[in-house]
Amino acid sequence: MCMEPIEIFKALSNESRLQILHWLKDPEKHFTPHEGIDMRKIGVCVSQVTEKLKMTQSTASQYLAILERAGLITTERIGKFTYYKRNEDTIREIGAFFNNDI
Amino acid sequence: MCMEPIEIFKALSNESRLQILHWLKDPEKHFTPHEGIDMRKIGVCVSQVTEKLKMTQSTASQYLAILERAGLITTERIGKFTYYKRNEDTIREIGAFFNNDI
DNA sequence: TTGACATATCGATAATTTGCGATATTATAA
DNA sequence: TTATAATATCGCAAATTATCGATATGTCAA
Repeated sequence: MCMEPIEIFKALSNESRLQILHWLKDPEKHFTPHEGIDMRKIGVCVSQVTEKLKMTQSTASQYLAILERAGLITTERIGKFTYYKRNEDTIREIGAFFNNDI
Repeated sequence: MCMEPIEIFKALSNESRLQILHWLKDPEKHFTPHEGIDMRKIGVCVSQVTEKLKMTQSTASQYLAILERAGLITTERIGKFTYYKRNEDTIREIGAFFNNDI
């Protein structure tokens, strides 16, 4: 799983990315349904995040990529949409890292 | 207590500052004694950190200041020395924040 | 195939961070 | 007081990050 604490902390050092991560915790509460997809299982797509962020599609896509490279979210392509959801395993690991190693 | 997650994550987004925080967890293991000070209770001074970091005094002082502003360490001046030690309360809080809010 | 979307990537500029040397400040000892 | 040691702060150049618009790529429907 090889998490990179520095990369993770950098990913978390941005208000918008923290927001995204928070929204994804309870997606049904923060996003409108989309294509009959189960947000809890599959995630939400870039457009949904873009709209909620009120930033450009380019920025949203990049932020999601940063969170993904840090291991905080995972991605799945379905048709022309790319869905992202939290990676609770990594998030738990960081919690443990924080409690034990920091 | 008003911790600022973003500022905390920024402070942690740097290898040297993570090191400092780690060294301070068990200071007796990482620093040589200094002026008969109890490192566990009082902390370690800027010179000790500077030497171990192998960076300039200027940089060490600034990094300690960043960690302090983030609430991760506290400072105490004794004579001409400034001692820094971990702020376990804040660190625990962040752990909890991480587990509950992220 | 072509058109229309969804997403990713490129290139740019502004803002922030890194780490340094130089200098200012503070505290002590002579 | 003055010299000196410890620390803080300032100003800088280089590196990185934020965010955008433009464009490329991928996917489906007609």
